[in-house]
Amino acid sequence: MLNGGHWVSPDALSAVNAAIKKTGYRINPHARNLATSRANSVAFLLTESHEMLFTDPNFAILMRGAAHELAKHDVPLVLVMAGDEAEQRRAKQFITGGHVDGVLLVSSHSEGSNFIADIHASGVPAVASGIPLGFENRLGYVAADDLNGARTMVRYLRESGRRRIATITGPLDTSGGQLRLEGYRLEMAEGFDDALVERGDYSTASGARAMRRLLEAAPDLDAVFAANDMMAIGALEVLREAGRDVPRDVGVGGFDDSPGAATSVPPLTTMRQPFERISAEMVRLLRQAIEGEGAAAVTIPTELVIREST
Amino acid sequence: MLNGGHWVSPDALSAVNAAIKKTGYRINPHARNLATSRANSVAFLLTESHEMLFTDPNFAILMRGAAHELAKHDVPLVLVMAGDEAEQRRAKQFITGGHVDGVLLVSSHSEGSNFIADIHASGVPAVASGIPLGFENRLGYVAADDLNGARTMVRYLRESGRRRIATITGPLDTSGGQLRLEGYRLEMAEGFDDALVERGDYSTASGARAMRRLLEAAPDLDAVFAANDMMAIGALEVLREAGRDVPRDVGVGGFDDSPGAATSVPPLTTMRQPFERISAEMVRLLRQAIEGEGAAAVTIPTELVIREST
DNA sequence: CTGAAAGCGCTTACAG
DNA sequence: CTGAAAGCGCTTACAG
Repeated sequence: MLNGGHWVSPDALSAVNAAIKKTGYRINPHARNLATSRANSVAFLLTESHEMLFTDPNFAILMRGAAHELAKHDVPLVLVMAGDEAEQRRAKQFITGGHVDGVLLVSSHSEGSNFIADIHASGVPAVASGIPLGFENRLGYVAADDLNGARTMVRYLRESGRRRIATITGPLDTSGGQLRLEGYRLEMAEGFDDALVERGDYSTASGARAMRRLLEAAPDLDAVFAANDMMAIGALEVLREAGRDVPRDVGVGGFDDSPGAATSVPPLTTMRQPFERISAEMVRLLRQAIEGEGAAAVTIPTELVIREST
Repeated sequence: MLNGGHWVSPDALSAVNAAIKKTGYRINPHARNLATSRANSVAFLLTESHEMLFTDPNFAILMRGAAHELAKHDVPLVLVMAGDEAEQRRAKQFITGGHVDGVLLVSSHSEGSNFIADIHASGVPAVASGIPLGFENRLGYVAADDLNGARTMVRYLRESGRRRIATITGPLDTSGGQLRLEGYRLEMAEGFDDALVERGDYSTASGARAMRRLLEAAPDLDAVFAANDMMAIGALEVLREAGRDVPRDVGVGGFDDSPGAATSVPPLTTMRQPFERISAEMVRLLRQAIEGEGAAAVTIPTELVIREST
């Protein structure tokens, strides 16, 4: 009856509920877990440098969204860090040890791919955020449409009259980094010029460094598309120091629409990633996977948000 | 024997270990939890606005530190968000329902005090980060020495020749906000002037707004002590717009030594909070509390980090 | 010291 | 449909 039962008279039901309330009866989760051999929890597995966790708000946003979505089903989120070798070993033990029913894989870099392979091989259901390079056919994932997002931004810059559009890429061992560059390349077509491309790693500092190199290599640039907002904000700083007015001299576009984008100086034009939907979809796919359904990939469009940097 | 046993011959031990390895034996955590009536996990309870979670790196740093420290003891961290009423109800059910052995309480505001009271009344061991206003005598906690940290900063500003030192306070319903203001007040002594005090809420935007008000109310100020780095960075922005050179015209000091402090323009002088130690101490106290020891309070000194904003 | 048995509190297949 | 019993895989108190 505690499970809902089939049909119980309203009186009986309320009597039981009252009794439950009165005696403060609570189900013992450990007994239930043992009987059902379910952990009733899910891991949020971060295989990312710890630095980025503090700096890049995306991780926290994703975590928050996942926790919120799971809470609806009374499933707690267990945080598992796997930033280095030792942590990865521990994390593997933990995850394959029956402590959780599934894994939300939040890693962008492909360096951890042995680790991901192990997780996958263990048979524990997993869903990745972003395309898990090397596992795109085996692992379910939810990704923003990075390619078309980048194209939209570059097209917008060109349509607002920019001609020499540079780009600061993300790390190229991530699908996001690769696809945003690919979108830029496709949209630039014959306007593409190696001097207009500098690599970053998604950090603000790397954006600033890349911007300096771009001003060296292509002083005639009149726009920059940074593969995320943090790098765009680093670029903004360098442009100001260099005396280039944004947006008059140089238009700057970012990616993510992270919390800092609206309050940067000037506020940043960017591609909004629908993080709420991404985390909700990840949870949905993972729950399906736990119920035995196969992997699936979901791609979610991004949206151009025009502010004052372009 | 799996528990270590008393004395087993090395041969027998290695034989068993080999067998364990070979058959891939793993203890079933649910059976163990049921038998011992321990959850073997700990909650990281965030009763903070979700906005701050993404924006303020302190939460992520604390979480990371706690997860890292707990991992040493093979105790996973369960993330529990309790930002609004509904989440708090759910969180209470979860925490008092035996899902975790203890709680790391990461809330600064005292608004959630009913909630904290319930948690405390339920008897689940808990340790707070920062002094839990209204519960300082009942709950264990680990706090930075906010009062003396603030005094150190203000004294330093004065000793470098600043005379009209303003402050941007944190939220005054938090112990950190209160104590950093109190430290400022004590150190200013007769130099204290209401016109030099503006309230913020730890966000960058609130720091910027407070700075604007300060420039109105006390245009002769020559230094600002912001109660955290994010507000200091907001102040930096406003000072630049107002044409006040930092540090020549105005010295700016922050608090936290958060990731953004070293890369702000100019890099920020600040009081370093030893977050690693704070999270490690929280875990230590909580583990003790779980073993039945009483509450304890730990205060950890902060350290002046001089950069280019003063 | 050792080993068999009871017990933790659920779920579920099964006898009635 | 209902209710008693077995079983989940550990830990631990207890008999030997």
